[in-house]
Amino acid sequence: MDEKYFPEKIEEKWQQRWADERAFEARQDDPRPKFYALEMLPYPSGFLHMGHVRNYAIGDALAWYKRLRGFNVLHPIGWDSFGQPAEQAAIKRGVQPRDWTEENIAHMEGQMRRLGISYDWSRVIAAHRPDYYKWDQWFFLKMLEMGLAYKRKSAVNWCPKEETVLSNEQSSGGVCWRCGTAVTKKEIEQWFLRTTKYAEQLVADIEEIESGWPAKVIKRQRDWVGRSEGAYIDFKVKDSDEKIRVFTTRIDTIYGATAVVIAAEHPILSGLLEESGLKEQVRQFAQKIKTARAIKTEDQSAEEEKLGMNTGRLAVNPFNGELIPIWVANYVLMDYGAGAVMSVPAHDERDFEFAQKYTLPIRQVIASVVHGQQDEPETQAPGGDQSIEMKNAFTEYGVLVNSGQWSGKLSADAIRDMAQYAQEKSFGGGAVTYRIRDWGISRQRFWGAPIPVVYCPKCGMVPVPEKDLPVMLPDKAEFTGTGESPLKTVPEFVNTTCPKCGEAATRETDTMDTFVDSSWYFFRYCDPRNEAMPFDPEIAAHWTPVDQYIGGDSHAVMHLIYMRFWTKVMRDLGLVKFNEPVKRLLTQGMVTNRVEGTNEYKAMSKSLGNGVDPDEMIEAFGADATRLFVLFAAPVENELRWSETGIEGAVRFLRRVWTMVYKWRPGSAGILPAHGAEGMQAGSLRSQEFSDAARALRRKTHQTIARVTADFEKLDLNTNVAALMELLNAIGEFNVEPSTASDSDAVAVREAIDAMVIMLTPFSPHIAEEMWEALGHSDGLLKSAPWPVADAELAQKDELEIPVQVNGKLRSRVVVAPDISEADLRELALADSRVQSFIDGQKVVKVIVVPQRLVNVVVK
RNA sequence: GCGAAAGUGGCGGAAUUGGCAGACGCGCCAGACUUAGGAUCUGGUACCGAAAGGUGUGGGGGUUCGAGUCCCCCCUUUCGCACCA
Repeated sequence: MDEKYFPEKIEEKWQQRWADERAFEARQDDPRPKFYALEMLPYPSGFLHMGHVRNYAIGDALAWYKRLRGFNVLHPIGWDSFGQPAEQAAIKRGVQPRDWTEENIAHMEGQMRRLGISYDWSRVIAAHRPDYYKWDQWFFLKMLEMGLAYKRKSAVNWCPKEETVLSNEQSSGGVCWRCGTAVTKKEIEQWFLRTTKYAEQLVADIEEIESGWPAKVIKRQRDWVGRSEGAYIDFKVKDSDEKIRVFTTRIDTIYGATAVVIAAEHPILSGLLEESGLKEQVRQFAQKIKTARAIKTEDQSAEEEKLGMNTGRLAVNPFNGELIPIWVANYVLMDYGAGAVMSVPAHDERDFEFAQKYTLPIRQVIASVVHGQQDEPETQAPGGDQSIEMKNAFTEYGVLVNSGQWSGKLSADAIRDMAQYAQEKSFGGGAVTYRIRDWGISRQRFWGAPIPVVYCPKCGMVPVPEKDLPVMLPDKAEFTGTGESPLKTVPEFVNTTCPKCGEAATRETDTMDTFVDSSWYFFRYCDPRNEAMPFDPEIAAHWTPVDQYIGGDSHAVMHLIYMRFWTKVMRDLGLVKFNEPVKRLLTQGMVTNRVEGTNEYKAMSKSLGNGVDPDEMIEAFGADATRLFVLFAAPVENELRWSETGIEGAVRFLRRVWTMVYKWRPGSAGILPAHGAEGMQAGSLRSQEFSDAARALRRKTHQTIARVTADFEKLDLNTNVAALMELLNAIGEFNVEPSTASDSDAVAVREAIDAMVIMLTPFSPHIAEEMWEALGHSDGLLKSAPWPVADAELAQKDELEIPVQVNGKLRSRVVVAPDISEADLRELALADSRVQSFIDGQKVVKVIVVPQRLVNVVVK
């Protein structure tokens, strides 16, 4: 250990040492309890950014903490290495996606090693390598067998800028998740995975993870699946055998239905129009809506104006036999519920707005039950079936009125009873719908896992047999940028023979969505070189589920839904035995920086020019300080504002720690007893043998251990760093020089410094290793050092300073023994001269004594 | 528009969950050491006030001996959803 701290001198040394000793490789046969710490699979863009650094700093702090607590830690890393940027690089710069990707991975691995993240480098996986995507294909075949993968022609979400198909999740909000371009529709044959089959489980199993996941992610998961309980009701079409099925959550409002409204895409429409006098007019109108929907406007935030048209046909309300008009409108969506609704203007805001615009009747059938009254000021009590004046739809539950035999029932009862009635009369019944759609995984792209099926003129679609996997991606293709799969341009790939009949056949040229790769990768880490299976179920059972997952909340819907879905499929395949793959999830906040010339902080980005290069930070301040700052500057889930002076503060702290350790280190100039030296262990000395100052230092040491240990469990890393800074300050305030220190003083310092160094390891491991070695622990790396144990007795104060309030205002303090009786504390507080001066001349009404905490004297 | 979360010094943030508001750090101020300092060290730093003391956790009300913390209303910000029947 040198006198001065130069990070560049020690960081490389320890990184080399860790690599040489393969220090962080997890072993299956390790008998200690396991802990699986996982950060989200990174895309190999070429450069690490500060968001990565934050992600890995958090994950590594936890991995180190658990390691020091005696867990057998699995902390792996890999690459989400399929995807569009590689192809774009190919188009723009003529490099091959594979070369571009491998170069990026090599560079980023170097950056990760320079950060000193304690990964198990023996388990690295990469999605673009055949030994990985082979298993994507294997899973696809299994899902095909299970009926979970299927092909259909469908209007897909299409990004016109990137010329690619997007999943629903990727086009959330009507814009491309990557480039923000407005998404349009396009009809093509697509492969889907039946996520809808697991809709109920994706909601119900949330219960198992709710306590370990952030509430906002849980909410978004629920919302995305969009479970909705209600009923189907069939409305007969007058003068026809056809029925229109509608879905409603408010069957109790059905007597208020004044129209049936269907989506423009509804298949029944053209049949209805055959008998309608308004045939052409309505047909054109419906076409207009469909076109408008396909070319969504830029401004997605503006609510579209409701447009509708009467088809001229009538439907029969099965509850009361009433004839109501059938309309087509743009506000009814084909892909939700039944693609048709009963319009109840009095009790639904959308229907209300629609009815007002087209002057449809508005009939109240639900009345408020507030205070036992049946009417609200703005909703007059109904009389007959006339339209009434309402300013707004009344959408709350209430009591049914004007609803025949159902009048007088409460909404909740009516919803149950009317659905049952509909079922008995076979025109409907209770039903549950979900908002989630099947997952479209076809991509017309080169750089993805080929979908392993073959099209034979004779046999049709034939799955590639398992033994022929992987279907290898060719080395090269032509990148035309047309939106057609580049694989179509590779005859050696396309032309094959039918696995069934041996005749000439062609391959599927679509590749899989890259979210497939990231849906199960963390199981592969458990058994990364398995050649017979994606992973051995027994090995995976040892490590999974993931104990702590860490990543950005941009993946709160897509990746986490897919991953949960995939796990359930794997469970049904017998590969895993649980429903949910991740016990605890942490969504870290963004890293932002000031935008040049403004006072605004925005996410670091190339276009804004406010990015910070991790390599430059490592060079200027060291990996340890960079990591420490990132963890100290803000709570992990908050936004992190970059600050150059803040990172300087981190270096300053590390330097002070270094100086302190150097000053007290054993050895030539050393004073401290070597670790464990005879008679020099804290435990061998009685507490009376320590000076007051030494006891105070030991108290701080043990309080800090307790605090840091507790905060690690909550992942409150910023307060942990603060606690270590306080401990350092306390060691500094211990006003004894090494040359004059008594044995007991040295023991107290030794204890404090050892604890500080170990607890610093999760934040700044290189400097910790260097200091640990200098402290005489030549017996090995910190990874096998024991986390210090807090001694509650030593952490206990000798005396307490109890604040005394008069009428809730702090007036004085009394110093007392911790075990003082309530009565004595009360007497002492009342006798205090400052307290006396404040209660002088007034009557003491009450004295509240909170043991060990506070006294409040109430006077009048 | 709907929904959720959050508002604490100049800044990032603490506060054992109803009990001393502002830990720790950044910044700033003063001093020391220095040829020098954008290095290092020491001290100070919520606001008003000379002090005694008073005020203070977005604003207003309430519960309580006691409120940053609990309840009600309002304001602001951030995020999510966007016709989901």
